[in-house]
Amino acid sequence: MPLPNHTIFEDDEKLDAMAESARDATAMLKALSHEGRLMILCYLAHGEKSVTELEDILSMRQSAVSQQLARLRADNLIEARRQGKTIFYSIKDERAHQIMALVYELFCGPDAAKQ
Amino acid sequence: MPLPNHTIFEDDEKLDAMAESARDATAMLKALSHEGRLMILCYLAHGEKSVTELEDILSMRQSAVSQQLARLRADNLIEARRQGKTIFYSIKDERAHQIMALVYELFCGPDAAKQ
DNA sequence: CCTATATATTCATAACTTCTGATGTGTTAT
DNA sequence: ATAACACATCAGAAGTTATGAATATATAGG
Repeated sequence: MPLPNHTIFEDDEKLDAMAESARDATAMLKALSHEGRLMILCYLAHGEKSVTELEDILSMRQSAVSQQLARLRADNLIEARRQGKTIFYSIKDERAHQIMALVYELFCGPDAAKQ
Repeated sequence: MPLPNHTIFEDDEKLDAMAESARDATAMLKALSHEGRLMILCYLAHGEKSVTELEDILSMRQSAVSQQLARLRADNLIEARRQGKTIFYSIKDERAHQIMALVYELFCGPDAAKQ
């Protein structure tokens, strides 16, 4: 599945496309570039979780979890569903989902090479 | 190629692996989370480039480019080769390469959905 | 209405990043 | 030896992001 280096992009014109999209792409990457947020998304990838659940699992303070969720919400990566007093979050952005799956494969998978 | 949401991770035990690797993973993601660095890597994905070339292409000041290269070097994502006065950089970390390829596909590819 | 619980927001502060301009280092040519 | 070039590093200012404590809102139950 890993492609040989020289065929990742098909031709040089595509670099322009990247330049145009670099802002969006880095916005997404920044959202994932935080240990807490990455773990939150990792758990949400398994299905809905409430704030309290995340709080417990990650042993983060309530306000910290809520703040990171607010950030991910602002970036449109997750969505909230209220049920009574508790609010359940889930992943909404398929791109985030795919990047996480790759990151998981590369850093936690069977041949997660520490290069 | 995109997997359905619920099969991205095979079982819950793997979450622990993620927790352990989250630090490494976020380090890598942070390295990519910068418009300039992402573009540098994008160009390097096509083959070696000198500092001056990058400077021109990206219209960044020399010291800024050099500093970002130093950072990527410190993170072991790229390597340098001197030839006379000029230094050529290239990508060294296959994981970075793969993440960039996916990011490219998601944000610049044919069906780069703006969700 | 009052209380408890779950979550969100605000604010101040601390910590980190990135940029610029200046200076330093290594290499080539004269 | 010196000048010119390519690149690296430093020091500080400016901007950004994270964190904790306190406070606010929303809901459910008595």
